[in-house]
Amino acid sequence: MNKEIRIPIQKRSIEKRKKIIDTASKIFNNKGYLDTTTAEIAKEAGLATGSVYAYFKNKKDIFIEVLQLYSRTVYNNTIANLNKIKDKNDLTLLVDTMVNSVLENHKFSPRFHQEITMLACTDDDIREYHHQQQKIQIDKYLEKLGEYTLSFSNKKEKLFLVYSLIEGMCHEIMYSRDSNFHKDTLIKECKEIVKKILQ
Amino acid sequence: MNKEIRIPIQKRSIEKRKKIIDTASKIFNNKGYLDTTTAEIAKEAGLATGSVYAYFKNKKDIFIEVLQLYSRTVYNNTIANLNKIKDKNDLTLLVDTMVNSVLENHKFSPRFHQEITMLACTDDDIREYHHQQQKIQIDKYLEKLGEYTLSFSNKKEKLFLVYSLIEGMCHEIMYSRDSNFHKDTLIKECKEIVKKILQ
Amino acid sequence: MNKEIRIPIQKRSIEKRKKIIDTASKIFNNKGYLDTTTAEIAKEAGLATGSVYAYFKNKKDIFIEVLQLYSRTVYNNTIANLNKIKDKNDLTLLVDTMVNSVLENHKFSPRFHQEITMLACTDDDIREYHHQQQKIQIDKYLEKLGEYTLSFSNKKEKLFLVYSLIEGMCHEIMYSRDSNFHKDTLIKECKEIVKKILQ
Amino acid sequence: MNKEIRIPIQKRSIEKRKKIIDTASKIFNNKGYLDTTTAEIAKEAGLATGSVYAYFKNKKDIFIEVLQLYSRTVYNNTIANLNKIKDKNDLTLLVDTMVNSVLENHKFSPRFHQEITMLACTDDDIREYHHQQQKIQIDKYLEKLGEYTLSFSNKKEKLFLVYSLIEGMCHEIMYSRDSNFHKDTLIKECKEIVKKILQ
DNA sequence: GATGAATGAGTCTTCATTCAT
DNA sequence: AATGAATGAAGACTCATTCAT
Repeated sequence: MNKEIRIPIQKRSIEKRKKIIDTASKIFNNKGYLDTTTAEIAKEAGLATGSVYAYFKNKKDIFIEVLQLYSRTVYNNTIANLNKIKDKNDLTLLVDTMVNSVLENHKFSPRFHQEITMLACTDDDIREYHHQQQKIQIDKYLEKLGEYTLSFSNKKEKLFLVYSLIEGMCHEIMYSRDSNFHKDTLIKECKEIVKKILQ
Repeated sequence: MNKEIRIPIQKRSIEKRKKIIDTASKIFNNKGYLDTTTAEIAKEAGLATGSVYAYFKNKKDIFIEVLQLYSRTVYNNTIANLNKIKDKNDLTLLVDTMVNSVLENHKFSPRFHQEITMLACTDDDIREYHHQQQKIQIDKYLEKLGEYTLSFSNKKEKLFLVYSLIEGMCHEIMYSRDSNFHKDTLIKECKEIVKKILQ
Repeated sequence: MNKEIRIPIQKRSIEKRKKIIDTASKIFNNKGYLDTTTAEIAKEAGLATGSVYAYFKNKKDIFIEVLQLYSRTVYNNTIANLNKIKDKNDLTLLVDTMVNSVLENHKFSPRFHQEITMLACTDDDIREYHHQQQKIQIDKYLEKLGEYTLSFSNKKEKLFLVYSLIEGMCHEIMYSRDSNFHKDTLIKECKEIVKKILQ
Repeated sequence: MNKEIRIPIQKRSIEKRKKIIDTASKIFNNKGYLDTTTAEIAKEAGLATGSVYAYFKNKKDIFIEVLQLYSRTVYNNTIANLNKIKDKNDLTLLVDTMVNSVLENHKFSPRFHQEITMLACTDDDIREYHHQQQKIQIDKYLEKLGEYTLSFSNKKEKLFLVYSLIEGMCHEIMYSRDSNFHKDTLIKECKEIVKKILQ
């Protein structure tokens, strides 16, 4: 018998599913995927161990849902921040907003990005999903940036590089206890580079 | 008795230690640290399970040695490539060499970089070691770049950003089966950016 | 998540916990603590290996529970036997009862006393627990003996010596296949000495 | 091929064997039999791991030799102490000497007695050996006490009880960190009892 | 629908003993 | 005789997943 995963339709069911995802998200962020047990998620979410398996096929499935939530949140935050900008000619403001958004997102979910990297490495499904999400997001950014009076070439690739650069910088700032580098300088120089790329 | 780790002096012993490290390196690269068992490493290296523990304190210790080997190899390759350059004014050649070196290193150990990231997240010793290695390497690069007629400011931080950028790009190129991006363009643009940074 | 040990409330759960303790008690008695594996206890108790760890933190924890059971049983048996005595002036009867009680207890758990000695030597928790139990029991005996018309001095210390003496004697009688001594004489003389001490 | 255990005849060989026993004795006393590895004994004795097996069949064999050494030493010390006594009518002095001897012996090898108890429990050979040793020693004490003007009956059994009592008392004094009892009182009362027994 | 007790495969690590050199 | 590297069996403990109630 192929186990049937409940597709929640009723309100209570949907809320429970959401609760599991939220709880898992919190715990994954604190302790990482591997050190989190399904029993722990269930308990924290106020469910029995087995009940989790009514909503999700397995532990990895929960992670993927959390990953979805994370991606959407990060995306929405960034877009929201970009939307606040009125002057579409102020490149400095644009770059500030981009970098600050990523920093903010990392603060919101300090450990999750590493967990994704790790699992994407081990697991084909997660790598696939993550890759696909990245594409969606970059495309959306492209669309957003279309509103700006920027005329750089190879937009897609450059945007990816910008994304990489900012991520790498934020990573160093967030996760290195005793960084070898001067944080403010790192941020400042990073912004300078991004500006040069987008010009 | 604090378990004594055999310090190999004789040729055969040194070779055996090396064999373990090489084997572990290979398997870690294929299946990742967590999915590799010590028994597997031992068997593949042609030893009994227990023998591995004569040369290494524990599984993590093996990883750290592989990490050392990896770091040294990467470093040596890059320096060797840089040393081939005669014209210290040719920035394009310099950047080409840097990027190609990293690409080459990733080919040599496709998965290892991610494993480091993952374990650095879980384990304090490995984070510490990795961080320290990074510092050493960046410092050496700084020294090397001193030979060049470059006069950019905030050298340390910029170099880190260059390193981040190239790493991120190589990562995408190496590990994405169906990349969303055009590889050659990615490389080309990356090089352009690095050039701008170092100018 | 600090592993949660199931605190059994329902009848079936309590019975299962009890079953583990009883089984462990039996096997420890036959083969000793060190030669008993948790898998063995589980199997004999009709459970999976992992299930034991739902009720107990670890192997030592099981031992401590068995130790508790043992202590209580020994204590209760002895008190029950003493309670049967009506004539509080009959010292001979009192001493007979004490000695016979200990002999009886040793028959109930032939090997356990030695296991305690051994583990108390290696493990701080067990030494601590055992010591504390001993104190409790001696205190209870003191209280019990208060009902008797005995007026010996240094009651606590003498009682310990009585306890030591009887234990040593029982040990020889129970565990020596070919004793060097005449058993009945040993018992008789032991009783005489105890009488002299308590007078 | 039945492995041949070397029977050391040459001086150097005998010395080496002795060295192993002495070393093992020391380490067993510090860390207990189970926590001592043969490699440790070998190294501390200045031999190769395998060489130990030229002199002893196995680890247990070493323990038995240490046990022999221990028994002889204890016996000799006690006899030596008893021999110092000139007045064969002074029962108090005799008892003092006996008790002090045992205390002294326990101080000399604090942990070893417990190790014997433990191993006698697990291992038939050791139990057998220990039992036989005990018989020999009690017989020797009997012989020694024959010099005294004591005329108590059931000498063998009483002597065993005396032995048991003193051992139990010493054990409490030596191995209980926070004894429930007053040490001097324990010793004093113990001596009183022994006197009563021997009278 | 929910529960949570039960499962049992899986993994690191130790160490007495052997044996090739 | 001596060495010390190699062996490999053994055991405590974890946790994702299942299923009887």
